[in-house]
Amino acid sequence: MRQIKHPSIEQVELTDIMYALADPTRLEIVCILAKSGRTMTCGELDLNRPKSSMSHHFKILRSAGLVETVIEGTEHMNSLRYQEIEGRYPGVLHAVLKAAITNDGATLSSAYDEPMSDAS
Amino acid sequence: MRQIKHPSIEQVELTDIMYALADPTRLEIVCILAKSGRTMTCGELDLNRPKSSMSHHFKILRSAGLVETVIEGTEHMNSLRYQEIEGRYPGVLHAVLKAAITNDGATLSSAYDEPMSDAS
DNA sequence: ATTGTAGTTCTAATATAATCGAACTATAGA
DNA sequence: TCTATAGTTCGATTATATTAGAACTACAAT
Repeated sequence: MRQIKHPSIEQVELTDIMYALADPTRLEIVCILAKSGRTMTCGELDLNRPKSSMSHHFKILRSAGLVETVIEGTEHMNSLRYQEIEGRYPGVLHAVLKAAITNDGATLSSAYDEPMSDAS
Repeated sequence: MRQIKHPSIEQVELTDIMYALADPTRLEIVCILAKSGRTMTCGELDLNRPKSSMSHHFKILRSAGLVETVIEGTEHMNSLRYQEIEGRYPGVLHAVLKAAITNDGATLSSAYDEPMSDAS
């Protein structure tokens, strides 16, 4: 296997995103990525769970279009598909990240701190 | 039973909201309330499903703090707890409603079209 | 009192998800 | 080629959700 397959952003349903973010472990993964503002390997995100469980959660995050994984050597580099998700569902991911991260007292990486302008 | 018990807004976790909105039926209920901008009975929201199923979904929407139900006579009047949710998790519900409703080609009630100012 | 209506609760069936050990795959390095 | 590392896949277990019929509750109106 060369690279992992991801859904196109058009294929991602809003309920897929909600579902992926409804699990505390997955929300935490996404928050860690959002706080760090960079790509991270699965191993770096040590949530004290077995590799198979982490892999399972990453799979769901990928299928929800939230995370992109690029294989580099033996490592899998994970990043948020922030701009794409914001383009498709403006403000959703931004607000959720902000709420989750504010809630735990940390701050969002400046890389993900640009909400889409809200044309109400 | 006189009135239905609801969680206080402080008791509502972000993942509860995500979970409630991850189900297409529940997202649709919330969208219909958001489009109408008024309270509605369960019966008015005819999604062509048995009463017991609708009741189940309303129970989850209530426990997630998204919907408030007030008994009036034999009817249960349901409304979105929009301002409260926005106060606790600014922008989240607004963005989700907007994304879901824009997606289906309709428009949000002006009652729910006020995003919280985003103090990035 | 009886009937109708709105919605809930009970119950059981079925489906979907989470968890995690063990086996596997792919790459890197010696 | 052997070994180590990173992560995935498989398989089984357990937990949680969805669905919906049937019985029930609360209220209103006759």
